[in-house]
Amino acid sequence: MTLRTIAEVTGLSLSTVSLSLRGGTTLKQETRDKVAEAAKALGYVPDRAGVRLRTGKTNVIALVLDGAEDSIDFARQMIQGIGGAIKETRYHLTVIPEFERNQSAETIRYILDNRTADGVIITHTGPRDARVQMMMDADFPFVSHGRTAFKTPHPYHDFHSEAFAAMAVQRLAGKGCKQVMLVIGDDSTTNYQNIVMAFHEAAATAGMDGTVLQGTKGLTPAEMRKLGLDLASRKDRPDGMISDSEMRTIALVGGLQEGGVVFGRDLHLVYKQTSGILPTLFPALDSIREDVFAAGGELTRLLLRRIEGVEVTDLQTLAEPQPHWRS
Amino acid sequence: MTLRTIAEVTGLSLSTVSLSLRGGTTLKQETRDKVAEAAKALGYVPDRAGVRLRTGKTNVIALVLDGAEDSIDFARQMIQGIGGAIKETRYHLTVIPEFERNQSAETIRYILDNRTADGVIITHTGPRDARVQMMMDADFPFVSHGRTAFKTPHPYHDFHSEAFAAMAVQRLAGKGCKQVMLVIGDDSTTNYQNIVMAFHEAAATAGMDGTVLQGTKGLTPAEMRKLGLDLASRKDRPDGMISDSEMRTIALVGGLQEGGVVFGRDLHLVYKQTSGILPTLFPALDSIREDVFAAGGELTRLLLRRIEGVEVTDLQTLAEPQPHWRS
DNA sequence: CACATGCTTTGCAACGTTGCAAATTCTAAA
DNA sequence: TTTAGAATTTGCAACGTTGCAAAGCATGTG
Repeated sequence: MTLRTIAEVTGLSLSTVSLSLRGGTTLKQETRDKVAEAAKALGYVPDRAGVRLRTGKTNVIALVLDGAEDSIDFARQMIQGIGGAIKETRYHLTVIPEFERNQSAETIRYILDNRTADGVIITHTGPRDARVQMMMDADFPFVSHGRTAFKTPHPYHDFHSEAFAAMAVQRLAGKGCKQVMLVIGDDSTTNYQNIVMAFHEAAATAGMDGTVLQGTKGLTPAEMRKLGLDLASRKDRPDGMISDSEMRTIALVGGLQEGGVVFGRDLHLVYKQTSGILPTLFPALDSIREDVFAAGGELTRLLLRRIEGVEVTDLQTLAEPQPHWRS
Repeated sequence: MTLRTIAEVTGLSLSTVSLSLRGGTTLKQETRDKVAEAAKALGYVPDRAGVRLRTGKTNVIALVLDGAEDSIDFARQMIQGIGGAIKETRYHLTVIPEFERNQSAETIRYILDNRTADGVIITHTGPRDARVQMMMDADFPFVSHGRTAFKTPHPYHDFHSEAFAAMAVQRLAGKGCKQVMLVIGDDSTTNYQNIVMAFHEAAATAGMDGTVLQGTKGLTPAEMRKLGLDLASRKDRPDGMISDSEMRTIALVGGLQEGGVVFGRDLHLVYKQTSGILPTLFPALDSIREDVFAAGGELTRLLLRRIEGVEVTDLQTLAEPQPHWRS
């Protein structure tokens, strides 16, 4: 089934058929109908290789998939979200798994050099993310899950981390907490900075003592659990905690509980949640949700609009945190 | 950077350069060296659209990603596994998220009709999987994560579910259990059948009373938790349980514990684990691991060999379950 | 009836690659 | 020095698509 087939069937020329299928307005309505009809009857779908060769358009968007496992089920939801948004479009999704963060520049370089996609979605964005820099320099369409510190604007969709931190602190304040601790992991992301900043600000505003538990980035779940256990027996243990990673939350809660801490009595916790697993697991704990599925969809819509040439400044959105307070 | 560039630089013809790059043995060694050198210097990479148009080869493999969330982190690990295996090859990975199982035939039909990939990986395979049937009929390269009941052989890589069930039952027998219950979900997969069968067999051999908890497929985590809670207070409650889904395990354990059940005393449990989260969460519980990352790699290797024309019967492998016994 | 005019349609080239048939160059025997 | 035969290289067409310049075709005007 090629254009030629349709041309033969309709008795029109290749050019006419091609033009018609792309909605050539100079064509007679009758002709356009005839072509459309034949195309439908034959189930014609343009050959991607032909289009790509001729136009340079790949009709592909690429997702650079970070290997982080902090957010449970992140990959699946992100991909499903993207999938939902490209359904009914002619775009395909290629996924490029990233094994090490420091290789990610190579990945982008490859895409840029070989024009292997029309646009890229990246996640776990850093304040001065090298990938963002590269793609901005090349004027290549992309969108980041996460903001950056660059002065030049670029498309992004981000979880409103500052709102998350503020919300969590206020919730803890409402529970009567005096001393709150923020447990946070990946310090290479902008997200990290935003949360820490907003946390301190909110804690100060609420008149609470706020500390940040640093250096949890490379910890294994077992080590994290141990950390929770140790924390349980410390006399200066905080009475409120905020955790932004599901993996860490699971381990931490496990350790704290093993150490005898009873949540809701000795300690209040608010964690960031993306997967639906933790609420099942800890039905009594407060959480704030980021909808990764929705994020995938939004990122895709932004990217497609960017590819179509929409102004960058119109392509920056934030997702509001969704609190799930228990009791 | 196209073949033409290299041709101009080396002073050779397009044909010669093309031939040389594909290792034409009729060429003079000197010529081949010259071309190889120029190609490297210029960083030449064949244009995918050109190759695809001319040869029909897409150099793409497609993963049909099932929406199931039973196995936590399944998607990420599978994709990373595939990614590891296609690294250093010229293959790209496109992911096609599946929203509803009954649409999956359409997905395959689309790939088949439009030759949008050179091979397909499917997961959550059923005994008479329509997708498998279609691809076999079309003689299209694919590999399934999971076996089928078809008489015609096809490439697959599968978790050895029978061994899993037997292993789990034996472990429970060793713990002195008399009455074992299998909690299992997705009854549309071959896996389901295999586990149930092997479970009954192993239970009979061990002289235990074995029951299967059916109909847990569509249950929400909350309902599953409730089920665990109810089970906890039943007088005919089993003293050994086997669970094959992480999501279900989490909910079930939560419910049982809430109902006062103490694992290791009132009840022994062996669950199937793929993600590393559950061991963190339940450090005292026995589990048996399926390495999804490795499965992704193996599936890919099988598929690539299939694409290269290797005999189907040489492309069927099983992964041995990895027991993680505690205490 | 010749001829602008505007409306439709079409031929051609090109995108980068490969495979084949044919051309060119080389080697060594006559 | 020829020349058969082998060794090496090359021109050409085709894969499916699109954009442009140009051609064809009615229609109405002088």
